Amino acid sequence: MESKECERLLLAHGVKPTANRIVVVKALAAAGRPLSLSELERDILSIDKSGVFRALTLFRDHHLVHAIEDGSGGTRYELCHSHHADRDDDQHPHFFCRVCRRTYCLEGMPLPSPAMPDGFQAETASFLVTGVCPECNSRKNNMQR
Amino acid sequence: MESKECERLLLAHGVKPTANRIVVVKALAAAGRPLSLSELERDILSIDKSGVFRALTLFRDHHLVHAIEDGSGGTRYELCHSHHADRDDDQHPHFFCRVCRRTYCLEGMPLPSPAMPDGFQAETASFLVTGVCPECNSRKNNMQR
DNA sequence: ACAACTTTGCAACCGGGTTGCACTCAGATG
DNA sequence: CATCTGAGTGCAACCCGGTTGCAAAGTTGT
Repeated sequence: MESKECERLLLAHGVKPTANRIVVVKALAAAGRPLSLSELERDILSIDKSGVFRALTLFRDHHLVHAIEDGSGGTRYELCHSHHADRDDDQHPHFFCRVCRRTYCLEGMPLPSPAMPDGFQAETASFLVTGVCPECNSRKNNMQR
Repeated sequence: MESKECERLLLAHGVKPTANRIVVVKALAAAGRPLSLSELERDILSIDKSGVFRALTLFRDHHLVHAIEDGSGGTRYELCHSHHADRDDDQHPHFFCRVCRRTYCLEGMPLPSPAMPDGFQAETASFLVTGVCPECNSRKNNMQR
């Protein structure tokens, strides 16, 4: 994503587009999949850990990214694809590969929303499938041969 | 749960029933809902944190408990209700109350298992709904009146 | 009773996440 | 343009859940 484009995205969510924030958004967009704080630290060597963290929390408050748990105790951040700046309407399931420890978005798949038992008031839901991703699967198959 | 019963449960899963382990199982059974390590520490003052932790990891290896993420970065442990000692066949959705920060099991509800995109090999899945539990809901309503 | 192995408590460690503080910088104001 | 002010930032320190090394204590078999 272009810097200009990132800037526009930030403004659309009511976030002042500083140099650092643009870099963080660009890194998230470039990855195309949810990244952990430490992955971002590794990718963006120009910004301190706390800077990345503060950008992410700010983004989260402004519904520009959402945070998901990756199934192994860590948290990952991904750009919202929502076009509503005030709501998370692009919830989708995720897939965590236990081999390469990457997280994928299963965009096509709808998030199931079963009926709740009496009194339970649902607000958000997360659906995480764990297994082996196509890449690691084929690598494994190659090794067997 | 009786001590004797806990002991039998441990044996059924191939775990030597030491005094500590029985206490941990009993605490989990008494709670009836997934507990965090720190909740267990609080409940069981007779055992050191590391002791509880080692019991839990051992249990997990023997499919006596499973670990779930609670939606806020923490991990919780619950007794498997499975009757197969070698498999997790009692997967069910969970509900995390953002007010009292407790985790509930939605036993009645089946875990959705949608078809995976090509190449993704699913092994386990977790489904977590976040919101407000019946208890906190009625408390809130009372305050409004 | 002894040796060999397991379990446990303690203390230290680790890494992700978070915060306090002082410095820097951009924009507003005179 | 000089100055003031608040937002943004880097650094270092901190917090806390989780994890490990190690030596003491307990268990088991002979």
